[in-house]
Amino acid sequence: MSGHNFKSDLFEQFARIGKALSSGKRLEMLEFLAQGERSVEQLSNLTGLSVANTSQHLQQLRRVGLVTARKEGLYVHYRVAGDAIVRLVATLRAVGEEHMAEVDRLVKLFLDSKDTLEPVPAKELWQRVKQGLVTVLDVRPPEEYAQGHIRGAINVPVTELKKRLHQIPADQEVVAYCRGPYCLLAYEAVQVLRKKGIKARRLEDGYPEWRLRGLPVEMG
Amino acid sequence: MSGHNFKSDLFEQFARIGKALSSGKRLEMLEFLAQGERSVEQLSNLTGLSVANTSQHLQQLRRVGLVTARKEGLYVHYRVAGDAIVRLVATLRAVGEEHMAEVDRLVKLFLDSKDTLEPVPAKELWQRVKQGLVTVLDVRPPEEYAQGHIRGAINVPVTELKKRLHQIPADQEVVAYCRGPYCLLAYEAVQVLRKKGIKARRLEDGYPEWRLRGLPVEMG
DNA sequence: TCATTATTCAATTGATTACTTGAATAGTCA
DNA sequence: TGACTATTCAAGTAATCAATTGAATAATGA
Repeated sequence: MSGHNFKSDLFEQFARIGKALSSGKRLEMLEFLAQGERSVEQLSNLTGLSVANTSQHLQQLRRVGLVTARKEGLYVHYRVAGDAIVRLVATLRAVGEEHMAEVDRLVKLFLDSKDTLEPVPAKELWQRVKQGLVTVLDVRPPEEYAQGHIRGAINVPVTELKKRLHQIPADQEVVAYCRGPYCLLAYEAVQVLRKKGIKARRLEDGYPEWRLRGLPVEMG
Repeated sequence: MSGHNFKSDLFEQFARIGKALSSGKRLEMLEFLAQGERSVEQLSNLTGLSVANTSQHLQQLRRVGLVTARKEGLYVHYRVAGDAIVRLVATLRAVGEEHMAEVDRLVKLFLDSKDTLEPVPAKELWQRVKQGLVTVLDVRPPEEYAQGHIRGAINVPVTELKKRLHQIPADQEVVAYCRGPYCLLAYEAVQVLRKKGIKARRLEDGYPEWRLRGLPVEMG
């Protein structure tokens, strides 16, 4: 047993995953991909990176098995390779929130609202959905909604919210959600809704976390 | 709300943690620190790195809040900053096992024994400990045992196992454990014990994972 | 006080990294 | 077939990183 080499070889492998997670852009990509699959060009638009650069980042993620690619016609669709990866990124966020002063500073600076908007925990939301007490509002783009959303949620992208307010039942509370705890779409939606006099809160975190908890989802 | 900058700033912060995890040496250090606190010199010996280099790696971990330092006399003792970090590293390992072919190859190559040594799951072990059916053997160095071990475990470092076989009850099964799923000490211990005709298996993973599950531990 | 020890700092080396640019590949559609 | 498109590849630049070396700090004990 040349045990010492085994262990360091193995840890060197795990370190490759760390390296893949060592870029903010790649973490952003993983958040988008956690919503469903996306082509290189779509991700390039979402992240604001050049197509070539986006492609290279995706290949780094693919080399360590975090994402897989599927070619269909001209397009290559990338997706996260499994739930374990979404869980890993969530754990990374949790550690950052708990232990990095700079994260705390940023969150307090931008999401002071985090206090005032009273996020709804996932379990509480599902209780109230089952009782028909609440409208669940998915404010992500329709491509993401189509690939999976909270069961019973209606989709009104935040960009169209003002025009489509009539689609939202005015008689009960609305809970908005989007991609995750640091996606701002749900924050904006809540603000818009409240200005119109609709009682609104946001889900504590986003669709991927909901799904990971095993709560009910639906597609299409 | 200059939301776009907020999100990329935040993800850039999380990426710093990824970067801290992007070195095999640092992951190894975190595994050692998950057993309890250690001085720079001790870690330098354990990892085989120079003291200066060890110090710099530790500072990288500290800068992102993964470890904390405590000065006592001449020595600086480092420790992991919280359970969330141990959980993060465990999740990283899980993703590696699940998605990296190279990890699979290494594990199959070196731990073929993984099949033959029939690891005991933590819950099963605790059931049998409560019934007094099994001897739990901690084969880590005594400094680590002293800082926390499975309740009721006896400590015989694997290096002294052959000399101290008489301390191990011969009439019941022994379950050995060490630092974690890829620590080889428990494997060696099981081999030694079996050669002496003692029925032995190893715990599926190590002390930090046991503690994280909320199973009973004791110190001193 | 001085010698000793554990740790950190600073400067240097060579190796990676992110991103850009422009060309190459592979699939589609007329 | 040829024009077009999405993606990938290859080469180059500037920036960042790991590890080594030797000096600097800070705490101890004679």
